[in-house]
Amino acid sequence: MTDRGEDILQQRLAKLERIRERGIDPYPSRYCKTHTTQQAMALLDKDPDADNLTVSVAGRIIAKRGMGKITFLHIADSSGKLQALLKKNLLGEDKYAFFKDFDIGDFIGIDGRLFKTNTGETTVEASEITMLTKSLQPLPEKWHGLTDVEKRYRQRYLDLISNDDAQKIFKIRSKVITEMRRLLDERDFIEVSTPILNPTAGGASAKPFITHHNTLDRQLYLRIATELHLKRLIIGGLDRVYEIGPIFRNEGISTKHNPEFTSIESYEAYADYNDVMVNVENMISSIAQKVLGTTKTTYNDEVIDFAAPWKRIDLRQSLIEYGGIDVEDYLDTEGLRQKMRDLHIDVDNRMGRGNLIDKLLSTYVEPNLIQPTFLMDYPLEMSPLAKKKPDDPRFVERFEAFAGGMEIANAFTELNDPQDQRERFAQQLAMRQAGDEEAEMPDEDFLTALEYGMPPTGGLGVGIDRLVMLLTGQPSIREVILFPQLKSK
RNA sequence: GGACCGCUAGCUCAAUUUGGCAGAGCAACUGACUCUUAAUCAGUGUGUUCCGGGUUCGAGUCCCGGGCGGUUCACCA
Repeated sequence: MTDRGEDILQQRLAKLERIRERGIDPYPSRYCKTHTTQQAMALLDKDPDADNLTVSVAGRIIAKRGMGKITFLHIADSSGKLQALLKKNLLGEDKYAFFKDFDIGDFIGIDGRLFKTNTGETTVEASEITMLTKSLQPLPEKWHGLTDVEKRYRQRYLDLISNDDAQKIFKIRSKVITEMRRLLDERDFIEVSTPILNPTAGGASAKPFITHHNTLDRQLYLRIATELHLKRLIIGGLDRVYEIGPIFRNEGISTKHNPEFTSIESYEAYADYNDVMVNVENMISSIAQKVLGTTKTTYNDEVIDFAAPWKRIDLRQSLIEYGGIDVEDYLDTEGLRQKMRDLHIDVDNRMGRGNLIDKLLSTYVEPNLIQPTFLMDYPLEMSPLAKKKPDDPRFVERFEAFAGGMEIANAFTELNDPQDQRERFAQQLAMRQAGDEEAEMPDEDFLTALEYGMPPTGGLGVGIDRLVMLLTGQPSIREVILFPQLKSK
């Protein structure tokens, strides 16, 4: 009870009581505002000579400067902030005294006339003030804001109140998704929703979350991709589909990984991965242009330019260029493994050729792909759902897009030969039985669907969180997810 | 999972090196102040120093164990 936080709470409760004693409801249901703070600001800018512009604005008190018979305030809403001036001689003795019980953090409504102060700041001179919501907890410090990272994530609302950048990031995130939808809708894609709870978790190599449905008494997996359902829709004759939504992977947490993240996957019939590549570079550069006003962004002190066309590099060539290794010189898996050991790369005996090559990529190539780059033509073993290259069946028509050293997109010409798909599932099952927990689970129902016939199709997946990291210059995925996964308190 | 760093008032941080009364700014409270904007000025109060043990006359500080967070490595399309 002697705790100071308790004291502040007690003081606020006393103020609340005094407000109620005046017969005033400190939590009224609504308030009729005529303008946002930004609109009010613009009103006077448009007509600087007007001295009779009256507005009703509402927001949270974020600063208070009392000077005896007058008080300056700043109130904030999601459009911005506006200064207010309260004068004792205008409001009257009683109302001005009433304001003593208002604190930083309270929501208030202000009616009044707009004018410019001596310093030129647009200000509303209050003729009436209304308590809209009494706040009982003190806000974070006004100058430094809230910097404690844990608190920022656990109490994101405080972060959003006190750090302008936090709001900015999530507004950009929203615009990125809106713009992505608009561009796809414009091209006659339709947006769909497919199940999150599934009897098998397919479409990617990742460990799933497992849950249980009581009534069905059945084990279900949270989806690790939307791929297999979206392809069923292509089979069903919806030629252009996409889905934006959460994906769940039961894997490590890092600055680039959150157990739940947002992906967009799109599938387009009669297209191949070359068509998809063009669409990706066009889509992302348009989004950057629309959302940031430029195709350039700064990430880790490097300027990244998303303007199309992006660099394209063959996977084998990339390893020659950045790692000095031609995997064609090591056609035998054991030989490649030995070569990698010689290079002091940590390899494990269970890793197949695909995994070994993947490891080489993440060691030598990916960190160097700062400017947007398509890495093309992946080894077959790494890509059980992608179509083989006609001229070299050891590789598939697949690309991943990288920027800032991070993978942001993955796409391929979809495998639509049901017999080939069945063999690939069998290979994956063998890898699974050999201890690879992330190998694809066979999906008999999907195979049946493929047997009905899927047209040639180009598919795409983009990690929206990572794209937003790049566009907002954030080094951690937690900065672009409102409520990132944390250890339990 | 490993390594490193951190956790002190509602918030931002000192005090830890060398164990010796736990401190400042903001926020809050009282008062002054009619153009301030990190308002200013005078005054007031504020603590489970993340938790639990241990060493010591004495621990925020040293030791052991635990929790949480950050970074990084491992892992991870």
